[in-house]
Amino acid sequence: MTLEDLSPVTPEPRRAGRPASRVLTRESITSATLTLLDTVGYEGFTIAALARHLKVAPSALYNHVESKKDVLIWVQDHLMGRVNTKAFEDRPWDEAVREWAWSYREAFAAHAPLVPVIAVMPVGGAYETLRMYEEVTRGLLRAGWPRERVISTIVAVESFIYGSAMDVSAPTNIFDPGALADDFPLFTSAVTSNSSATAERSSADDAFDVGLEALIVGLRTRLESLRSPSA
Amino acid sequence: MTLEDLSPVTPEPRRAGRPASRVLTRESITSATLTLLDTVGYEGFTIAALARHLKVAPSALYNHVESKKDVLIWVQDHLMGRVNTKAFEDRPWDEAVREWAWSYREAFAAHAPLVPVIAVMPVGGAYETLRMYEEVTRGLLRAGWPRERVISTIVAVESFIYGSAMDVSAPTNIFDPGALADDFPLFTSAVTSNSSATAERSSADDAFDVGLEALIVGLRTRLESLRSPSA
DNA sequence: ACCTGAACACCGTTCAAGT
DNA sequence: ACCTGAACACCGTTCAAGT
Repeated sequence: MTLEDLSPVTPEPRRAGRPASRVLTRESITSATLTLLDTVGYEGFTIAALARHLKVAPSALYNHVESKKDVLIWVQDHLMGRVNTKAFEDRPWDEAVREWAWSYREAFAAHAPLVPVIAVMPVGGAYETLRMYEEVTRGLLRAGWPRERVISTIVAVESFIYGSAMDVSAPTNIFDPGALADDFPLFTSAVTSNSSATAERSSADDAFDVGLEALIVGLRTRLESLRSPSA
Repeated sequence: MTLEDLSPVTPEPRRAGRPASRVLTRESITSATLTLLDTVGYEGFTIAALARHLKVAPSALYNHVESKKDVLIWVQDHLMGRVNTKAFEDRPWDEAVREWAWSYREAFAAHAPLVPVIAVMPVGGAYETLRMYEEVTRGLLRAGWPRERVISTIVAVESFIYGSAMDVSAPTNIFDPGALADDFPLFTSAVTSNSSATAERSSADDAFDVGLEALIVGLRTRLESLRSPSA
């Protein structure tokens, strides 16, 4: 018995050729990516690092995805599963939109670099994404929204959510005018007042609340006028 | 006289060492980047390509910027100069917000990949950006918005604008459910109805209009309640 | 101070070879 | 079908040398 047998710090490396059972699946790749992103963030997310995490050669991943972007699409659809649509089942539509929007922003606040990807990604084949849209649509229709106005309403609120999700990861002092403060006095004093006004909650949460409530009020007005075209 | 003298297709390459007069400036780099982006897009925007455009070696750029990102920050601040804030000078605040928001989205619609950069970039030192915020702040204050509520109002509308700017570059058929259509019938029929409803203008313009008008209605309500705290 | 040219570390991706 | 390992084209960035 050799010393190596007692202390196998590095397990047997897999030899070339098709393994007896598949090593990678969509689930294992997605899950490893989430762990990796949590550890090293989006700038540290490389195919090499992901492969190391999964204990395979980098090229092995290309039997499952066509490009690195495909991995991000899987992650994105997975995160859509965390978006809460259940209030659309039995609550008033405005209350449901509020719950949906907060959970949607929450799901992607830690994944801001994904937002530009989601925003332009076709939903075809993305199961969780489509399931989410189906529930929102169901709720809006039940509340009396005209079928042909549902998509523009969803996109409007979604655009606000995407922008807000990116705003969450902005630095706290993003609006500090620095050396140019004297040139822009009104803005500078507004920034100072804002900091004291939002001492308790985060500034991003405050802006999200303001915008979401305004959107809901405005959409309520719109729904009323759509239902009584006489006005 | 040789043939080369008659047909100098490739001009004298600059030899190493500091040139008599500076070759690169912030303006020339920004301008060349805009041209380049217009030609090859963001995925074709590389330091090598930019250097080729400016007829310098790639390393020459690093005498002027610390990283590629710095170039994008220059472009971003430049584009802020295209945002129209003049209605804040003499028009009602809601009308001014409308004009501002449309021009803001327009300025960045062709630069969607810049949006995630702007959203988290500190404004300190960005002159055009600060100037824009100063004008918006001035208009909101003049209309009676409380100083400590100005920033959250701006951020709320801006988040919507950022999300909408990304939405502009989404493919037209982004919501096509594809093979999964039968599993999500309500959403599928909403998508179909939307296409016919927005036949004239683009679907993105329609959603932007819906969201912006809703936001303005909601913010108007908010301003009224802020000014009469009795209610 | 501000350019060139060579070099570096790393990246996503391809592909032949293997089972 | 699905791994490994070697190779490729390209990328942003650094740095010594030059004026």
